[in-house]
Amino acid sequence: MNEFSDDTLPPALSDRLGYLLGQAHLAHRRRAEVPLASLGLGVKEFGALSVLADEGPLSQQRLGKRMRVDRTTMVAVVDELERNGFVERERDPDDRRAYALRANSQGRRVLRRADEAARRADAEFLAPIPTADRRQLKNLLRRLISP
Amino acid sequence: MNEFSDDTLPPALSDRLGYLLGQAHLAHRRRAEVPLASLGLGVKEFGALSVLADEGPLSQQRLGKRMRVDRTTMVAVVDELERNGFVERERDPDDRRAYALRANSQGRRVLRRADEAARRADAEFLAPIPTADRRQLKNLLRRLISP
DNA sequence: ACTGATCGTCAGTTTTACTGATGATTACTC
DNA sequence: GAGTAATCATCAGTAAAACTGACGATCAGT
Repeated sequence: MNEFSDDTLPPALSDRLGYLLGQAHLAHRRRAEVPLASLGLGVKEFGALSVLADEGPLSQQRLGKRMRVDRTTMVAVVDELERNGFVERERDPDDRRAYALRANSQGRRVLRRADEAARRADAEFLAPIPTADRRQLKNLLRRLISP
Repeated sequence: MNEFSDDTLPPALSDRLGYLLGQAHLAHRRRAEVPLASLGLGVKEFGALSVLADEGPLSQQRLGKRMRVDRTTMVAVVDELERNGFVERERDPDDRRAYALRANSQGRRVLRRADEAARRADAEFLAPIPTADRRQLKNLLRRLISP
């Protein structure tokens, strides 16, 4: 019907940032999802566990705001992390409405492995561009999303 | 509870490509959605219309494969484009199962305006980084998603 | 003519995230 | 101090998006 094969980049979209970001995000996630799942972590759970391990005990809503995830959505995310034994729901002694979520030692152990897996996925995904450009890509993205 | 304000970049995630791409994509889409919607175009419809205007008449599935959108999902996308009078569903004379989708003149007119809107959104989104870096960002993304 | 594949469509399901309400607790106001 | 308003986690219901599997119509190859 025309000269374009099915899986090349449509020229009409190749200069549109939204399309480029969307496809890149999708391609990257496809790579990262499987190895993380084999550790018992979804993408969102991985992110939540990372933040918890790094920023000490956090309430559920605060963790949610930190990740831009809705408060009601965080319930299921933390449920899953707790069910797998990675995170514990203690009560915040200074505000007994809120939890003091904390990554336990098993959570930290799995997080180290997940980090490796994520870095491997990043490396595979970034393979087409030179090392210096990889660092710069991250820098540019960071600056674009910094508030 | 700790020293982090709610809307700064979590350090634990700031080196994770998946997170950076996801947040960038989200932030960009928030900017682009509103102006496109005021022209009667969703993000996906905008993309489909762009490809159709650029790559001549296409069948629905071929358009779908081109955009990595499922065949059943394309039905609604083209429905919407047709309902707004931007695209016409002719039959492909060489294969009467398939459509020959074609952007009509109104579709092309609206596409020009949508393109401007999208470029404005891109520019706003890219404002935090220098001009040369903007071009490079697009180049890097293109190379990462090229098959 | 016959078989198997493909095109667009639809009904139904799954996934995902949200709104709005709840009980428990806290902070504020007087 | 008592009463009111706000906040925390949760849940039920809802909305949006994309998929599965089926369908009739059409095509390609035998």
